Amino acid sequence: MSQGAPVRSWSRRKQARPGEILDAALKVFAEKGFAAARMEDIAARAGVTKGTIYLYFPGKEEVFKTLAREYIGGTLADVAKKAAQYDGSLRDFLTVFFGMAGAVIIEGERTVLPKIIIAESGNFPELARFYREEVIDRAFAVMGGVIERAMDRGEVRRLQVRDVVRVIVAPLVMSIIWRTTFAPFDTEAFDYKRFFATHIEILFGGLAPEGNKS
Amino acid sequence: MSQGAPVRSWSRRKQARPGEILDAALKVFAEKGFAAARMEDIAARAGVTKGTIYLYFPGKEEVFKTLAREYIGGTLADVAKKAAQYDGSLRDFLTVFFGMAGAVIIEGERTVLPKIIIAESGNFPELARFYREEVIDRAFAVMGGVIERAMDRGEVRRLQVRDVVRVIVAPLVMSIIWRTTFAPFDTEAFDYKRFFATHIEILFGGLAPEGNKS
Amino acid sequence: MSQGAPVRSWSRRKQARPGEILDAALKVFAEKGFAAARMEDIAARAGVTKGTIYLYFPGKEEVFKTLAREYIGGTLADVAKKAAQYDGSLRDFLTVFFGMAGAVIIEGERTVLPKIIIAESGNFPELARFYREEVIDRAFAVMGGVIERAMDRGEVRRLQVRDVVRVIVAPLVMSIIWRTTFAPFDTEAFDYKRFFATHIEILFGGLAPEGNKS
Amino acid sequence: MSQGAPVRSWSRRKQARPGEILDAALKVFAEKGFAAARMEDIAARAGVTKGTIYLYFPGKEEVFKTLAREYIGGTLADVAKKAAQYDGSLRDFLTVFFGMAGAVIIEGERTVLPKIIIAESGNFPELARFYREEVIDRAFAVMGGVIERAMDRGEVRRLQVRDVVRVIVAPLVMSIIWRTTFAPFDTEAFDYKRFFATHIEILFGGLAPEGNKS
DNA sequence: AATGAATGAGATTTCATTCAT
DNA sequence: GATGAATGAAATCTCATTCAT
Repeated sequence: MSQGAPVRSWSRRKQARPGEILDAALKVFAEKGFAAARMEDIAARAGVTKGTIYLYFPGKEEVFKTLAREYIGGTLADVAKKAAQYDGSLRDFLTVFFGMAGAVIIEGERTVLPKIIIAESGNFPELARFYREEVIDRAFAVMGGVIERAMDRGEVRRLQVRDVVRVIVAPLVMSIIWRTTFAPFDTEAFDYKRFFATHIEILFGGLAPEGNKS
Repeated sequence: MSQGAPVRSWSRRKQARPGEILDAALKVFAEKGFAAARMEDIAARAGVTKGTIYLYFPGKEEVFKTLAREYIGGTLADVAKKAAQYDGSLRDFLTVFFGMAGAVIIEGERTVLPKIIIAESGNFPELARFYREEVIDRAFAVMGGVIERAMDRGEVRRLQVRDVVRVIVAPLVMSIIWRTTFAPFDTEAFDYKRFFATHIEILFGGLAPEGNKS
Repeated sequence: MSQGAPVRSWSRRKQARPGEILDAALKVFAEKGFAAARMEDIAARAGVTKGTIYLYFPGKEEVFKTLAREYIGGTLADVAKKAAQYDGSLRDFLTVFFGMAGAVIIEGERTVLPKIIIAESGNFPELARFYREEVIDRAFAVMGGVIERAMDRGEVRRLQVRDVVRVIVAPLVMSIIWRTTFAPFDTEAFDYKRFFATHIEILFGGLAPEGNKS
Repeated sequence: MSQGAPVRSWSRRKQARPGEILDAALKVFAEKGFAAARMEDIAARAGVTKGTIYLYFPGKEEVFKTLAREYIGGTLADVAKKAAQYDGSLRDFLTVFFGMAGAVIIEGERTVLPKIIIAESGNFPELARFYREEVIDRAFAVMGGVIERAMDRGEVRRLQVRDVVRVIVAPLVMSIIWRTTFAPFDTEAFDYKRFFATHIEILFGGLAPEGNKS
């Protein structure tokens, strides 16, 4: 504080505020949806008052949109880059992939965004489109590339790549929904890691017992 | 009321009204969510005026809850009963099951309810619980029974039943989400039937090429 | 009620409402200006509640604009038509004209509109322009025509018509301002009629005593 | 100020601040009215920030009132003194008077105050009263004195002095209104000097052609 | 002396709900 | 049974004012 930089303390605060507000908004929107979320709730959770939000955002809708846009880039770009360069086996790739995904879901903070997009797609179609194009289509393309290389390599058999991607990803989607919607009513904690392990097991071995492949 | 009195035609109308309102409400809630749905929208879509809704329901919340409760029983009970008695092969069962599911998704009318539950689980946790207990847990139990019998029969290998159910069901959940959220932005129509076929193929054969089972 | 016309009473009310609201708004806007006028004030004066205004107008600004547009046409069109056809002496014309104007000012209801336009010209320049073009320019043109004919006839001497119109009209403008701004503080009522008579006397006789014309 | 003491520049600045703020406020109030004028606008135009205004004035209302009171004294007192002592002809007096008035109107800076008073008379009746008593009544009294002496002298004929004052002043009032409200929409600049010349001409000669005095 | 981030009272606007017709 | 004009609580948003820096 008393070091060289003559940064006044409210100046540091000003830098941090938008982020604090977005963090608070993420939670409130995830909980109530866009329409039922009150600016006052968001403010309170961010530790400020209504008015303060308007110093940083022109209105509720822009808070929401900023949130949806902002929270995407970070996580995804890195993953995509690594995946695109990956050249090990598909099974190893998926093991690592679902390992990371499981951690994210268990932690639970960031999984609310997809839920928000799903819930508000009717009210903000442009956001759904944005998410679809910037996140989903890209992720599917990267995953599709990994699979295609596995097919070329002979690691897995040739099937419609588009469908295979979805079959692989579906349990992840389902887990996100589960976590944000039904998990609160679980009597015993659901074991996402074991679930993903079973998924991979079935993916690569099928359900049929050894030697009985249909 | 239950007497022999001659039923006049507007009386039949009266009987039909609540259903018409619920049909309208389903669409509006699916599109906008609970909070953003206006009673006037629902009324307009049902071909009546705002006031009329209050003749049949005490308020917006009750319309929503009735909707959520009402639309569940019908479809499911029958399916569950048939499934419980089913004793053919799992593969045949799933083929029929996903055939029906595909038809429902393509038609698209009834798939909005899960979306509503997901979107509003924060505002109506009791509904999410109800749906979870009455629909999901039951459906999972029925499906689990079918699988367990297949395991007993030696048709499929022994794995955690709970996880297997979810792996099987996940593409269905994903398709429902897709249909209600992202399908409007599809450049070419997504082929749900082929997707489900690929899913079953992978389930029973795995991804690995013949003879390479890991 | 039981007469021929099946007009339900709230139906009659609905017809009358917009007018009642505009009447109320005229008074409140004249008193407080646009920004300081509260929708609740307008509603209260119209004998309704805030919400009702929004059944008839999309918002405060539209109430204001409707008011400004609506209240103009009626009075002016008739006067203009008569004036354009008038072919008596200018002096008689002005005597009648200021007689009517005096009555309007004393009554005081309609003089608030010009004041509103003046006060809000900064916030609603498009209204000031509208008023200028539709009211003032037209009125000046009509008056200019009457004067020109009087010059042609030799009743009055040739001077810049544009300026003469303004000299003639100025005391009227001043009276309107006076009435809406300073009259409340008059210790004795100002006699607009005598003022206008003096004005006409000076117009036609000049200030100089008989025989001393400069 | 005119002393020998070395005046540091920020000290001079401090003295100047209230004046700079009032200058800025005058323009903003004239443009938007009291209620719609934002402290931030005034601050920005004065080249300071909101907070600074509160170092010199207790609040918005006081800025407004100070403005209204302050800007009156200066100009008027001098004029009044000169006019009271004036003993030339009325015509010469008015020629000089309107010459100065024309310059003030064309320059346009100071004419906004009357407009402000008119616009806000409803919200600040005490200001309207103050203006009426301190400015208008005094000005009318001075002008009335000049006219009365002209009547005594036989320069002009005997008419109600009160009305004559208003007839004389009306074109000035009108020009002030015009300038602040409608002039922005002029296609060609209005010539206030010629207008005033025509006014004086009519005042002293009447409208009637030579020898036809009615 | 000056700043500008933060506050919160108060305005506009929306819409579920009521009720006279 | 149905209507739709009217209500008023509750939300969003604005901006005069405060105060730590």
